[in-house]
This record gives sequence, structure tokens and C-alpha cells, in this order.
Amino acid sequence: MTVWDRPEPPARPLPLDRKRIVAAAVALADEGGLEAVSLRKVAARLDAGPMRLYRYISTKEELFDLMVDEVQAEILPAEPPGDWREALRGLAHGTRRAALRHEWLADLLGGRPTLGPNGLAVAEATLAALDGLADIDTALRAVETVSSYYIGAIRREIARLRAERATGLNEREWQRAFGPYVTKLLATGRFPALARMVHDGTHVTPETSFTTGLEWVLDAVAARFDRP
Amino acid sequence: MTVWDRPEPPARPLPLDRKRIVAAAVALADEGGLEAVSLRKVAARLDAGPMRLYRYISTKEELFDLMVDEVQAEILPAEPPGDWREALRGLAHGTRRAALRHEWLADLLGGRPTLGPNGLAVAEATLAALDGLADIDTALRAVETVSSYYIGAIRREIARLRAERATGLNEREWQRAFGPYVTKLLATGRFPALARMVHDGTHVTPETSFTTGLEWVLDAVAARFDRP
DNA sequence: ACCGTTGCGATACACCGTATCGACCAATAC
DNA sequence: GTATTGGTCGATACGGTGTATCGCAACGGT
Repeated sequence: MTVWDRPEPPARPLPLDRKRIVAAAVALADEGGLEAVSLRKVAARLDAGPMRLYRYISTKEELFDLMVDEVQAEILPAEPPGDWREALRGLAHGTRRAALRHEWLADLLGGRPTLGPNGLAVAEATLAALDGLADIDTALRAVETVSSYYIGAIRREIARLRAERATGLNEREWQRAFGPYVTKLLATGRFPALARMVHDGTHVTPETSFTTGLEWVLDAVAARFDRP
Repeated sequence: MTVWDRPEPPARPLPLDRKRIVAAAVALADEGGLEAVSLRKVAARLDAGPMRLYRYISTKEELFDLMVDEVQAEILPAEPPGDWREALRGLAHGTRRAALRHEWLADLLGGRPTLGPNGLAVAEATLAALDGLADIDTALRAVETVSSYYIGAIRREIARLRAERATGLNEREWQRAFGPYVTKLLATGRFPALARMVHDGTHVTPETSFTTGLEWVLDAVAARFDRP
């Protein structure tokens, strides 16, 4: 029996590790959103059966945790920041940019404590920036407040982005177009303040809105640092 | 054929409406979380087949939208607030209390624009409170900033609550107990600031933490109102 | 060389959201 | 009064999900 007759040995499946699994899941989520991530599809991308993954994770939620931690690596500042304010600002904008690159992140943000290595590294970097500027409790409160702000702001921004995309790319006209339903409701006169806002409010880019609010919050933090 | 032989006419199924459907869904979610809400189970609670619901909603997401709008009715202030600060504060705390009553709300908060009647009413009440205190754009920015803060804060709080519950009700000792994994990581010395925080930080109730951050943000808003 | 043990992953299960389409019912035509 | 038609409703069915179970194959010890 010649070599030509003999079949190749059964191709050993690619060895798996969490890194490859998470990369596949992130790719799927980037392409089709979180709901496109199924254990079967992730496994298929790696030429494996679904149950194969259970050696590395024990639940789908754990996969999500790993995904979040994975992208948190993108958030860590490249160079040590100048002062605390720049550090917090960088963190907030970094998270926002990550969420714009990986929109599914908005669905997960704040949903579970981030105890992965990168999550902890982010927390460490944040707290380190505030070191010595105030007592520990004030610093903690500052981090919580800023994080809460940008988690909420990012969620809202991505939500609006999706809504605009769904109603047909009317990015600029969203405020006025809003869909017939809302315009009708506004016309009833039951929401005068809202109607005025929609009618007279200037359109600002999401980034401007995000930045403005962030600076306000940072101002509030600064006020506590100056007068402890 | 006597009455006794004749079967009763087939019991006409209870008439359905969105209100009853949403109430059933909310009850299910209150009992078992969002993932306990399936169209089949909601329908079963109403003695109906799953497809029956599709006359009232066309997608499961729409049911979630209705649920959110439903609980937003609980948020509207009972009496007109004294000043803008009290209004925003009331809104934030109202939302937080609603999320503690209906934990699944935290999963949905900020996830989609709230265009339902109650959502719009909440927005109207908020904006009305700021009326005339600043130019429209500043007012809008203020509302966005405060909402972003409390959406993020509530999500984080519920996430921690669930994590504590899952690791076994160690509510008080969470900071120190944290699970063997984190303590090990902290022991490596790679996260000094974090370790100090965990070790020396005072334990504050979630409500205190929420309120503190909220007042900071409100201070920031007030600063913009005073000096426009 | 054999056998006991372990651990992997294919099979299978219960359940999901919802597209499809047959059965039913009301209204119309004769 | 009866036959027919039209439209609507919801039972059935489909393709997919996360994961429990357990037969089998590979391995280590005697």
C-alpha cells in the first residue's frame, strides 16, 4: 500500500485555550452583536463541538466575563498619565472608544463585577492615580462616581446609536424625525418641556455630550479634593 | 340529550390586553429575573398559547420595552417637587428604588431609548423642573449627566448585590472575603492601590455610596446653573 | 499484555422565539 | 336558510439554544 493510498492521519483538532475561544467569541460579537455569540457558533469557528468549550468555561456567562476582560486590556493607558484628572478622563474615553469598537460591550458594562486580571489592572491604574490626593474613602467615592457616569453615558449613547441605525440612518434628523409616534405625542401638548427641548435644542455630537458631562463630574470630584 | 350529557361550551379564554400581558411578564421577572420571562411562560400564566401574544406585541424586545415603561410609572413623583435639585434627586432615588423592587430593571436600564408614555412623562417631569434655570442646551446636558450617573450607579449596585448573593450572602465581609481568587491576586503585590483600598476602605452602605455620588453630580450641575 | 480509571466530547434533552398555514368564524350572495 | 367566501387567529412546527449525561477511547499501573 503506497503513501498515496494511505489516508492522512486524522487531523488532530487544533489545541484550544481560553485565548483562542475568547478571540473567536469577540469576533462573532463584533460582527453580529452579543446575540450572535452562541457556544455552538464559537465552537464551530474553532472546528470543535460545543461541549469541547466546557473544559475551559463552565457557563456562557463566564465566556462573557472573559470577553469583557479581554477588551479591558485595550483600555489601559499606554503611558502613565500626568495627573489624576487626565487619568480618569483617559479611562472614561478609553472605555467609550472600546464600546464603539465593540458595541456589545455596552450590553455588558456594569452588568457584573469585573474581577478579571485586566479589570483589576484598570481598577488599580485608576486608584493609583488618585493616591495621596484625598483620604481613601473619598478616592473610592470618586472612582465609583466617575465610573457610574461613563457606564451610564456609554450605554445611553450606544442605545441611541442603535435606535438611529434601526430607524434608518437619520442621524442628523433624529431629534426632529423621532418617528411619527413621538411627534404625535409631542403634538398633544402633554409634554411641553420635552417638545421645546426637541424643537429648540442644538444638535451636539455624542462625543461632545459625553465629554461635557464627564468634565462636569470631574469638576465635582476636583472640588472634593481641593476642600477635603 | 340531557344537560348532564351535554358538555359545557368551551370556556372562552380570558380576553387579553397589553396590560395583563405586561403584568404577567413583570410578575415572572420579579420572581425569577429577566431570563425567567419567556413568551411561553407569560402566555401560560394567561391560559393562552404562545402565539396568542403576537397580536399585542411583535417581538420579545417589545415586551421588555413595555415592562420598562410599566415600572417607570412608579418613578413619577407623587407631588410636584420644590426645586430642580429635589426633582432630579427624587427621580434618581425613585429609579433606584424601582430597580431594587424589580432587579431586572437594572438589566434593561439605558439599554434602549424609553419612548413609552411613562418614559416620556418622566423625561417631561425632569425637563420641566429645569425650566428657565439655564439655556436649553445646558439643561439637556444636565439631565443627560444625571441620568447617566444613576443608570450606571444602579447597574453597578445591582451587579454587586447579585455577586454577593451568589457567593453566599457575605454582605458585610464582601470587601475582605472577595473570594480566594482575588485575595490571592491582591497578595501578589501587583495591585497595591487596590489592595490598600480593600484593606483600609470603610464599608459604606450602597445607598450612602449612591447618594454621595449623586450629590456630587448635582453640585456640578448647580455650578453650571449659577455661572451660566 | 491486560485491565481499571479517567476525562473528553458526541448525543440527547428541554426549552426558546417566532414563521407558517390550516381551521375556524363572520359576513355575504343566492 | 344555506352555501360560499374572506380574513383572522393561534396551534403546530422549525431551527436554534445552553448544557446534563454517559459511552468510549486513551492512558497508566501492575
